[in-house]
Amino acid sequence: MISLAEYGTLRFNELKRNLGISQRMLSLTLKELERDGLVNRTYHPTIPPKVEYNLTKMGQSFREPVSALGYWALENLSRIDAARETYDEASVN
Amino acid sequence: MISLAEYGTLRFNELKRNLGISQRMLSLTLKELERDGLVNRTYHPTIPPKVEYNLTKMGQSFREPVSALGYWALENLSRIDAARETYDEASVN
DNA sequence: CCGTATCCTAGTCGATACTG
DNA sequence: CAGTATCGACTAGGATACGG
Repeated sequence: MISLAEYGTLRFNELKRNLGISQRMLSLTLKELERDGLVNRTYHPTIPPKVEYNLTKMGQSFREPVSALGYWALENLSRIDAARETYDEASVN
Repeated sequence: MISLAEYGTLRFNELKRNLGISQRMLSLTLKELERDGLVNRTYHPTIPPKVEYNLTKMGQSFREPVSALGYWALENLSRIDAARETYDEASVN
Protein backbone atom coordinates (compact mmCIF):
# COMPACT_ATOMS: atom_id res chain seq x y z
CA MET A 1 0.00 0.00 0.00
CA ILE A 2 1.16 3.45 -0.94
CA SER A 3 0.58 5.80 1.94
CA LEU A 4 1.80 8.99 3.50
CA ALA A 5 3.29 6.89 6.25
CA GLU A 6 5.72 5.12 3.92
CA TYR A 7 6.18 7.64 1.17
CA GLY A 8 6.35 10.71 3.34
CA THR A 9 4.82 12.98 0.75
CA LEU A 10 2.17 12.37 -1.89
CA ARG A 11 0.19 14.49 -4.29
CA PHE A 12 -3.59 14.72 -4.41
CA ASN A 13 -4.12 12.33 -7.30
CA GLU A 14 -1.54 9.89 -6.01
CA LEU A 15 -3.56 9.61 -2.83
CA LYS A 16 -6.80 9.34 -4.76
CA ARG A 17 -5.52 6.52 -6.92
CA ASN A 18 -4.33 4.54 -3.95
CA LEU A 19 -7.24 4.98 -1.61
CA GLY A 20 -10.39 3.72 -3.34
CA ILE A 21 -12.04 6.97 -2.32
CA SER A 22 -13.96 9.55 -4.29
CA GLN A 23 -12.37 12.87 -5.13
CA ARG A 24 -14.98 14.59 -3.03
CA MET A 25 -14.30 12.57 0.11
CA LEU A 26 -10.56 12.81 -0.30
CA SER A 27 -10.79 16.58 -0.58
CA LEU A 28 -13.09 16.89 2.43
CA THR A 29 -11.05 14.50 4.53
CA LEU A 30 -7.71 16.08 3.71
CA LYS A 31 -9.12 19.47 4.63
CA GLU A 32 -10.32 18.10 7.95
CA LEU A 33 -7.00 16.45 8.67
CA GLU A 34 -5.19 19.63 7.78
CA ARG A 35 -7.47 21.64 10.06
CA ASP A 36 -6.86 19.20 12.90
CA GLY A 37 -3.12 19.52 12.42
CA LEU A 38 -2.58 15.92 11.37
CA VAL A 39 -1.68 16.60 7.76
CA ASN A 40 0.42 19.25 6.14
CA ARG A 41 -0.57 20.76 2.81
CA THR A 42 1.94 22.41 0.51
CA TYR A 43 0.70 24.25 -2.55
CA HIS A 44 3.04 24.80 -5.46
CA PRO A 45 1.61 27.47 -7.78
CA THR A 46 3.00 25.93 -10.93
CA ILE A 47 1.21 25.05 -14.13
CA PRO A 48 -0.27 22.58 -13.76
CA PRO A 49 -0.67 23.12 -10.03
CA LYS A 50 0.97 20.70 -7.64
CA VAL A 51 -0.14 20.09 -4.08
CA GLU A 52 1.75 17.87 -1.72
CA TYR A 53 0.53 16.29 1.48
CA ASN A 54 2.48 14.79 4.32
CA LEU A 55 1.90 13.85 7.93
CA THR A 56 2.69 16.34 10.65
CA LYS A 57 4.46 15.27 13.80
CA MET A 58 1.07 14.78 15.44
CA GLY A 59 -0.17 12.89 12.40
CA GLN A 60 2.72 10.49 12.72
CA SER A 61 2.12 9.99 16.41
CA PHE A 62 -1.52 9.22 15.60
CA ARG A 63 -0.40 6.31 13.48
CA GLU A 64 0.83 4.45 16.54
CA PRO A 65 -2.51 3.76 18.25
CA VAL A 66 -4.21 3.38 14.88
CA SER A 67 -1.66 0.83 13.77
CA ALA A 68 -2.15 -1.03 17.02
CA LEU A 69 -5.85 -1.19 16.24
CA GLY A 70 -5.10 -2.42 12.76
CA TYR A 71 -2.85 -5.16 14.03
CA TRP A 72 -5.47 -6.21 16.54
CA ALA A 73 -7.98 -6.49 13.71
CA LEU A 74 -5.62 -8.56 11.60
CA GLU A 75 -4.88 -10.89 14.46
CA ASN A 76 -8.52 -11.35 15.39
CA LEU A 77 -10.35 -11.29 12.10
CA SER A 78 -10.45 -15.05 11.84
CA ARG A 79 -11.76 -15.35 15.40
CA ILE A 80 -14.47 -12.82 14.64
CA ASP A 81 -15.46 -14.63 11.47
CA ALA A 82 -15.67 -17.86 13.41
CA ALA A 83 -17.79 -16.23 16.11
CA ARG A 84 -20.16 -14.90 13.47
CA GLU A 85 -20.56 -18.27 11.87
CA THR A 86 -21.34 -19.83 15.22
CA TYR A 87 -23.81 -17.08 16.06
CA ASP A 88 -25.55 -17.15 12.70
CA GLU A 89 -25.79 -20.89 12.73
CA ALA A 90 -27.40 -20.83 16.16
CA SER A 91 -29.81 -18.14 14.94
CA VAL A 92 -31.18 -20.31 12.17
CA ASN A 93 -33.98 -21.67 14.31
CA MET B 1 -17.79 5.98 34.11
CA ILE B 2 -19.64 2.74 34.66
CA SER B 3 -18.59 0.23 32.05
CA LEU B 4 -18.26 -3.47 31.38
CA ALA B 5 -14.52 -3.04 31.65
CA GLU B 6 -14.66 -1.99 35.30
CA TYR B 7 -17.82 -3.66 36.49
CA GLY B 8 -17.35 -6.93 34.67
CA THR B 9 -21.06 -7.52 34.26
CA LEU B 10 -23.94 -5.13 33.69
CA ARG B 11 -27.61 -5.45 32.85
CA PHE B 12 -29.29 -3.96 29.81
CA ASN B 13 -30.78 -0.94 31.53
CA GLU B 14 -27.64 -0.31 33.55
CA LEU B 15 -25.76 0.03 30.28
CA LYS B 16 -28.48 2.17 28.77
CA ARG B 17 -28.47 4.57 31.71
CA ASN B 18 -24.73 5.00 31.57
CA LEU B 19 -24.23 5.34 27.86
CA GLY B 20 -26.36 8.26 26.62
CA ILE B 21 -27.62 5.92 23.90
CA SER B 22 -31.08 5.03 22.71
CA GLN B 23 -32.59 1.67 23.58
CA ARG B 24 -32.65 0.82 19.91
CA MET B 25 -28.95 1.46 19.30
CA LEU B 26 -27.92 -0.29 22.49
CA SER B 27 -29.88 -3.33 21.49
CA LEU B 28 -28.50 -3.37 17.96
CA THR B 29 -24.94 -2.75 19.10
CA LEU B 30 -24.98 -5.37 21.79
CA LYS B 31 -26.31 -7.89 19.32
CA GLU B 32 -23.49 -7.03 16.91
CA LEU B 33 -20.87 -7.27 19.63
CA GLU B 34 -22.28 -10.59 20.74
CA ARG B 35 -22.26 -11.86 17.18
CA ASP B 36 -18.65 -10.78 16.75
CA GLY B 37 -17.70 -12.59 19.93
CA LEU B 38 -16.73 -9.47 21.88
CA VAL B 39 -19.58 -9.51 24.35
CA ASN B 40 -21.23 -12.31 26.23
CA ARG B 41 -24.97 -12.32 26.82
CA THR B 42 -26.59 -14.25 29.63
CA TYR B 43 -30.35 -14.49 29.80
CA HIS B 44 -32.03 -15.25 33.13
CA PRO B 45 -35.63 -16.30 32.52
CA THR B 46 -36.93 -14.78 35.74
CA ILE B 47 -39.83 -12.41 36.23
CA PRO B 48 -39.04 -9.73 35.45
CA PRO B 49 -36.42 -10.98 33.01
CA LYS B 50 -32.78 -10.23 33.64
CA VAL B 51 -30.07 -10.14 31.02
CA GLU B 52 -26.43 -9.69 31.85
CA TYR B 53 -23.63 -8.62 29.56
CA ASN B 54 -19.90 -8.93 29.99
CA LEU B 55 -16.81 -8.81 27.83
CA THR B 56 -15.42 -11.98 26.37
CA LYS B 57 -11.70 -12.65 26.38
CA MET B 58 -11.50 -11.15 22.90
CA GLY B 59 -13.61 -8.20 24.02
CA GLN B 60 -11.13 -7.50 26.79
CA SER B 61 -8.18 -7.74 24.45
CA PHE B 62 -9.93 -5.27 22.17
CA ARG B 63 -9.89 -2.72 24.95
CA GLU B 64 -6.11 -2.44 24.77
CA PRO B 65 -5.76 -0.81 21.34
CA VAL B 66 -8.97 1.13 21.89
CA SER B 67 -7.70 2.48 25.19
CA ALA B 68 -4.46 3.46 23.53
CA LEU B 69 -6.47 5.43 21.01
CA GLY B 70 -8.42 7.06 23.80
CA TYR B 71 -5.30 8.09 25.63
CA TRP B 72 -3.85 9.50 22.44
CA ALA B 73 -6.99 11.58 22.02
CA LEU B 74 -6.82 12.85 25.59
CA GLU B 75 -3.19 13.78 25.23
CA ASN B 76 -3.68 15.55 21.91
CA LEU B 77 -7.08 17.17 22.20
CA SER B 78 -5.64 20.50 23.22
CA ARG B 79 -3.18 20.42 20.34
CA ILE B 80 -5.98 19.64 17.92
CA ASP B 81 -8.10 22.46 19.29
CA ALA B 82 -5.18 24.83 18.90
CA ALA B 83 -4.58 23.67 15.32
CA ARG B 84 -8.24 24.26 14.51
CA GLU B 85 -8.17 27.75 15.89
CA THR B 86 -5.09 28.56 13.86
CA TYR B 87 -6.63 27.09 10.72
CA ASP B 88 -9.98 28.79 11.16
CA GLU B 89 -8.37 32.10 11.88
CA ALA B 90 -6.28 31.87 8.71
CA SER B 91 -9.43 30.93 6.77
CA VAL B 92 -11.27 34.12 7.71
CA ASN B 93 -10.11 35.92 4.58
C1' DC C 1 -37.27 -5.63 32.27
C1' DC C 2 -35.67 -6.43 27.79
C1' DG C 3 -36.21 -6.00 23.84
C1' DT C 4 -38.53 -5.39 18.49
C1' DA C 5 -41.08 -2.67 14.89
C1' DT C 6 -42.01 1.53 12.65
C1' DC C 7 -41.27 6.05 11.27
C1' DC C 8 -38.60 10.02 10.40
C1' DT C 9 -34.69 13.24 10.08
C1' DA C 10 -29.99 14.46 9.34
C1' DG C 11 -25.87 13.20 7.81
C1' DT C 12 -22.48 10.48 4.66
C1' DC C 13 -20.71 9.50 0.37
C1' DG C 14 -20.36 8.43 -4.59
C1' DA C 15 -21.24 10.19 -9.42
C1' DT C 16 -21.08 13.76 -12.37
C1' DA C 17 -20.10 18.14 -14.11
C1' DC C 18 -17.65 22.36 -13.85
C1' DT C 19 -13.42 25.92 -12.68
C1' DG C 20 -8.67 28.16 -12.18
C1' DC D 1 -3.90 18.95 -11.63
C1' DA D 2 -6.51 19.94 -7.77
C1' DG D 3 -10.14 20.98 -6.36
C1' DT D 4 -15.71 22.87 -5.68
C1' DA D 5 -20.88 22.41 -6.54
C1' DT D 6 -24.81 19.87 -6.94
C1' DC D 7 -27.72 15.94 -6.74
C1' DG D 8 -29.46 11.64 -5.32
C1' DA D 9 -29.07 7.01 -2.91
C1' DC D 10 -28.24 5.15 1.22
C1' DT D 11 -27.54 4.76 6.16
C1' DA D 12 -27.28 5.89 11.15
C1' DG D 13 -29.68 6.76 14.82
C1' DG D 14 -33.33 8.99 17.93
C1' DA D 15 -38.41 8.89 19.31
C1' DT D 16 -42.24 6.42 20.00
C1' DA D 17 -45.16 2.62 20.60
C1' DC D 18 -45.90 -2.16 21.38
C1' DG D 19 -45.07 -7.22 23.23
C1' DG D 20 -43.39 -11.39 26.00
